[in-house]
Amino acid sequence: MHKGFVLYCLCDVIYDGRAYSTLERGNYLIIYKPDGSLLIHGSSKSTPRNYQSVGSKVDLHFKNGGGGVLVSNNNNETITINIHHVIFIEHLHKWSDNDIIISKTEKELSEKLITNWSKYIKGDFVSITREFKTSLGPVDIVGIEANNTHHVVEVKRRKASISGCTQLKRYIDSLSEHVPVLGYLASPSISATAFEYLKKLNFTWIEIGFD
Amino acid sequence: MHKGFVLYCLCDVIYDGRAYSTLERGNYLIIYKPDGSLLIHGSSKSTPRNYQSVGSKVDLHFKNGGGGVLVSNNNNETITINIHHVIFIEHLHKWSDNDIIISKTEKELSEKLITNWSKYIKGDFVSITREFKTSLGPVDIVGIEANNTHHVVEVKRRKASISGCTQLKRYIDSLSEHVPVLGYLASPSISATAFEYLKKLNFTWIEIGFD
DNA sequence: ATATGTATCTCGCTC
DNA sequence: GAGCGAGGTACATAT
Repeated sequence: MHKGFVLYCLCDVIYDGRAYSTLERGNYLIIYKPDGSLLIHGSSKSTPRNYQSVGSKVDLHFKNGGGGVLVSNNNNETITINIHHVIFIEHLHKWSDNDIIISKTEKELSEKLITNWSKYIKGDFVSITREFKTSLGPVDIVGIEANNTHHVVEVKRRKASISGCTQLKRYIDSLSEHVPVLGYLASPSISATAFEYLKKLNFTWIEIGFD
Repeated sequence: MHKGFVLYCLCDVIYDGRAYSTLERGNYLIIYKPDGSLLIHGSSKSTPRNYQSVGSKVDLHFKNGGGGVLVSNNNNETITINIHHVIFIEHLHKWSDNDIIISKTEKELSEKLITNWSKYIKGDFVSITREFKTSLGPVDIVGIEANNTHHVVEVKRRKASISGCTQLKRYIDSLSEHVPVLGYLASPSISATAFEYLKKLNFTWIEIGFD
């Protein structure tokens, strides 16, 4: 199947793979993209009822009488759509493939923190590194002082929650075996419980946002 | 706007809200649902280029000459679609709103572990509780022995990674202040680094899957 | 409304 | 390909 299409039809759906699900007979909107993506949308919610990711193989087969079957296969994931009645099908010619250009990301926030480092963290720094590698994963930013103290910063672009503290603690645990460390969580805001936990761990919260 | 529709058109898109993004002029598929969901799909990937969640207010306005503007507003999130040329628009009548019925979820795995508890964990248990509350969030399962030892189990329905270990450690840290604890991570499989970290933390991996 | 975790997460990046 | 984390995550649930 070369071109994408959008199909509105009366159908029911069975999915089997990582999980198993059924969708009872009804009118659903089905979108197929040339890269193999398949989406089945109901009349509410922005996430599809069923879906298949890039790379799936689709076989659409119409029978005499208006019905048909669409089978999508991707590794061990299968979606079977029993089509009872086609309401419309439109093929999508010259469908564009551009990506959005986005800003206000976590990366931007990290860069802002590094650019204005001395405004947020005091010390005699020898280096400041983004995506600093540890044995338990990369840290957003690590600043190293002349006395080898590592200032470890986890950056969140949204309100920080308890899982952000946990993530920071993991990096600190990894590094503190070898070097002196200080921990920071940088975000526009932070939940009350996360802030309590952070204090308990002797880490510092840095307030930073997009102006 | 009462009914949903699917619109294929030449347009460009600007989003402003939590982040900011632009999508250059091209042919995109736009889906609008009666609950306010709005999706803008390009010809690849299963996720939309831009979207608006449930509850947004849409204003679609066509001009003489075939062009138009669609503006979607939701709290402080705005999508503006400049429509240069409509290729087709279809309104979706009697669009179904059923949910899928799903199985093979994490909840099912937890229930399987509880049902066959003695096959996985040895001890003289007084209680086994799902969604056991701690000060740092609920644990999937906690089994308590007569001697008050708490067996703390974090369940993952897929291959466990290092973040699952971190999550378990947080619960253990919370409970170990008050009671003796033992930690377990239960999943169908586990990554090598996660397994190493788990051993280091003196926790136990339980292999459990969907038959 | 806030907080927390799951997801058939998806996607991108690094090793 | 595996592993890890971001995401305008969305979504359900509990408080």
